[in-house]
Amino acid sequence: MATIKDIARNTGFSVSVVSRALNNKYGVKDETRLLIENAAKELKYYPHAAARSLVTRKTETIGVMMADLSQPYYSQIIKGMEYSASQNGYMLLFSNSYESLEQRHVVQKLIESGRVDGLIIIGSNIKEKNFVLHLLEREIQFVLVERNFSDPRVNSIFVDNVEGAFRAVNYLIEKGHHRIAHISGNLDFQVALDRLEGYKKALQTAGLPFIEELITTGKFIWLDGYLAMKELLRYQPTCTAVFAANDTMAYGALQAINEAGLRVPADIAIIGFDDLEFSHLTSPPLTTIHQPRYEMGEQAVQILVDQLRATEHSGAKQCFIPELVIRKSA
Amino acid sequence: MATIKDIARNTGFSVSVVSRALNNKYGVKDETRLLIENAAKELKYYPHAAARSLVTRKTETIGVMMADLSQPYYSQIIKGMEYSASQNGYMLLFSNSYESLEQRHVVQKLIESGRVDGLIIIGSNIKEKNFVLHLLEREIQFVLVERNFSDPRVNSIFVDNVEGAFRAVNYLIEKGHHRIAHISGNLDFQVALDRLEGYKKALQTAGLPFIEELITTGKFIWLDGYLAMKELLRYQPTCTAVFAANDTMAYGALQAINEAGLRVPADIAIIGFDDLEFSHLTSPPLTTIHQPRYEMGEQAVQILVDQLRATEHSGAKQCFIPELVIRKSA
DNA sequence: TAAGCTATAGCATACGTTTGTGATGGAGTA
DNA sequence: TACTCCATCACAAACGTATGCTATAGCTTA
Repeated sequence: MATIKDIARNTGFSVSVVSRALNNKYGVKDETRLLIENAAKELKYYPHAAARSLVTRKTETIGVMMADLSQPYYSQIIKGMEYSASQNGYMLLFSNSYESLEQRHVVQKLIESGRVDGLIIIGSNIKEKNFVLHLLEREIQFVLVERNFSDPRVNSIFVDNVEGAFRAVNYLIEKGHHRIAHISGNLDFQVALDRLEGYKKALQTAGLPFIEELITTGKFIWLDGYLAMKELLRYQPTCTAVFAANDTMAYGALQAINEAGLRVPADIAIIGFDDLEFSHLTSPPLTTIHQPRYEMGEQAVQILVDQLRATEHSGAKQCFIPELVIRKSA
Repeated sequence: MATIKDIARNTGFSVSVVSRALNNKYGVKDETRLLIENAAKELKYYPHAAARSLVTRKTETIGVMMADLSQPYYSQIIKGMEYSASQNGYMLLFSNSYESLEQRHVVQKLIESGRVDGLIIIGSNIKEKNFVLHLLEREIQFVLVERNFSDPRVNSIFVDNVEGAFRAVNYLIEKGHHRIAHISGNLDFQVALDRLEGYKKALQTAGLPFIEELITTGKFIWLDGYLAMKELLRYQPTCTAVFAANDTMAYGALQAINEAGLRVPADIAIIGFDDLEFSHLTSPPLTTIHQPRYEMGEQAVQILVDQLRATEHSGAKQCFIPELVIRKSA
């Protein structure tokens, strides 16, 4: 592999001139710059990333920490990050097995060893407030995705879950439903609490009563949606509509309704949350709340890159408003 | 951040001793090694990756090139790679926007700049044989996933698609079906050709005739499965079973069958290929051919790591046998 | 006791790049 | 002519680590 030294030898200039020429710095004649660029092309020269980052203290790489890279929910976020990263000349380094390792261990591996310039942390499963404070204290650049962290110094990107849930339930109310059930998510998570709150708010705004029995709780997984729906169907008089806290549970509910011999949306309408790719494909196609996941990924990288390039750092908060996607299930 | 020099100063030893101590090399007394290790812990020392890789010429990082990281099909492969990588002390660097860039451009960015030690290339969309030969010529370490490349020097990991298709169709035959349709994939791809071949082979083995009209072709996407099924339903007498070349098209076919007022599997049985996560969730749950994607990802990393550590390089071929997963659609 | 050996530690160099500073020449000005 | 000034380039140090070679001390052996 050709180094900058080879170019220097070939062109007769010194190493420093070559470096400045290739980096478009001042102090090198246009003619020699051209000569050097040609020689670089000729020799198929590519700057050695490690050598460069050793002196510049930059890696042009962003570390991404997330619980489970394989969940379909994250795919669009990743795509958005990839796009924005490549636009900005950055690469993405995904943390290995974030689940099994201590968070701090991952941070060490990525940050302390100088492999990445900053961090994007995705997922509300990051419960420990201390961890975030630890990052702040160490002056590590990072942005939180899918989580609103109140400290003004931290960058966070999230969706207005209250508003999303409100829109979902409000749509059902507009369609004439009075008895609307809610399959909520794990209430240890802010996401679930917010969506429950939006649900309540919509009922209240419409002057409908909040009925305790119409609330069941799952852990965002298919089986819980299925079981929750079965339970709801036992309760009489039953609901005419269901708002599930995410699409995956909505799929489960759909299945339970089908098995009960009822039809969607004729007998029971259902709305999910997330707008997964598969939600087109359920029968009937699922009406749901769309989260702009691609844009969230894009923004996460953009904010981080801006911050890495800036001199002073101010926490940026970006709140997206989720939108109702009307399909056939409600 | 503490460097090796700080440890040297603190302990009174020279830099070289510290380096050797921390890397468990010979020639340092146990007592001083302990002293040094303690000092390292005290100072929260982490070796600077760039500095190290500048001299060792290793990055402990593997580059991953794939068409679209967000396709659900790939998620398990990624998970498998992640696991194996972390077990081996390697990290994964995903190539940015592989779609939009020239392959060679990506390789340059990853390999020539010394960011990664080797490459994993996933997806059969990599048509250019020349590209692979180019990698060989440059003596770049890589492994192909989802593709069998005949050259004995290249590592490749793939599934026996002929066998998988054979098993699927054979199962349908065992169930008493005689008129079995096939929704094939894009025949420019080896995968599609192989699955078609397996289909034919099963018919032949059972002594059933090959009926041209029962073959339709799609491009592995939902809509094509849907349209293909509509077309198949127009043909009379119609089929009693369908083997789709992948799950996504099977989903489409499922939808078309539903819309036609027919039932699965009572009126028409259907089998897919891939065993995507969602295939549990269709109604009825999709019988399909399982590809050991997680294991394939694991193996890809393992083979590459072995090769990176070895001195001589021999191409490894690993063929997985896909298995039938019986659910409710056939 | 002297020579030789071994274990341990230090010295110096190298990896490839960036960048501050100094040197050189020619053009411009008085 | 003599001076300044600027454009262009070279020199050298630095980033943090690994490693071949050398030096030293203590020990063994003859």
